[in-house]
Amino acid sequence: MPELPDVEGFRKVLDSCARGRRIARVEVHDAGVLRGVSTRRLRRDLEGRTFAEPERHGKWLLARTDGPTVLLHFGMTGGLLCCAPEDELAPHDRVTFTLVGGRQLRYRDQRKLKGLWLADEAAVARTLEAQGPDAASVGREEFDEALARRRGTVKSGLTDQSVLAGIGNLLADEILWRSRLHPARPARDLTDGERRRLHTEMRRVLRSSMKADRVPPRPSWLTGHRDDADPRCPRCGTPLQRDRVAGRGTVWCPHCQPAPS
DNA sequence: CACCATGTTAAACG
DNA sequence: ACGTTTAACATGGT
Repeated sequence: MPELPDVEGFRKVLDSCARGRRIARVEVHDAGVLRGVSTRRLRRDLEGRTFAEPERHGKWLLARTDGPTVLLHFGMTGGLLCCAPEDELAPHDRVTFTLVGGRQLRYRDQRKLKGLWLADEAAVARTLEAQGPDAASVGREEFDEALARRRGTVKSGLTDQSVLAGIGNLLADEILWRSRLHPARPARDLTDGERRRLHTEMRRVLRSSMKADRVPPRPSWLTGHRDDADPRCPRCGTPLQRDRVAGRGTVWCPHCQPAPS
């Protein structure tokens, strides 16, 4: 699930569930999600701390406290939930933070592709340095600059987190479809008008997706038809094409998004 | 059993 | 040397 809108949803969960609350107890049910930190140190450094206002950059969630910061990345299957401590533990609940006042924050993840880091300010800065500007707030000049000097396809540029942070595979296809751009177009070849369209559509898609806390699989969106038996373009009815672009499964409309020459 | 999946990244490539 | 693409990661569904 997690692309920018999903992680923004997790930020809201963290904010409403834990902000201003003290951590009574940290439990690691599967240490496979801990990155560069032991269960012992996670507990020692966090128990007794109070969660502050959380931040998000791209697909990274920063759970700040009055001590160190927990960096969370959700891979393809992770999530953050606010539960009651007595709620039964789900099979993929990997780490739980029991808060003073009767709530429990849970990091749940099936595949364990990513996980949790414990970071001081310097480590937070190092992580964010490797990220491009946040896709939800990037201005048009910065967006243009990031894409125009890319050599590869426009899709690989959109989904490269060091170029632009937050866009994943589903979002990229949706944005390209709305912008009427073929995913395999070389990023450098886009005209100013095309790049402008891309930026506008990106912001538009992100705004609606963040409202839904996910990329909504609406019938009028490309995303709503990825898994159809006979997928057709919601705009013109042309059968959608599916292939590998930038190493990922990619869906586009061959009529609305003409192939590069 | 083979192949697919919304994540990143080390290694391979040109 | 450098940027881009591929293979690998852990796990489950089709």
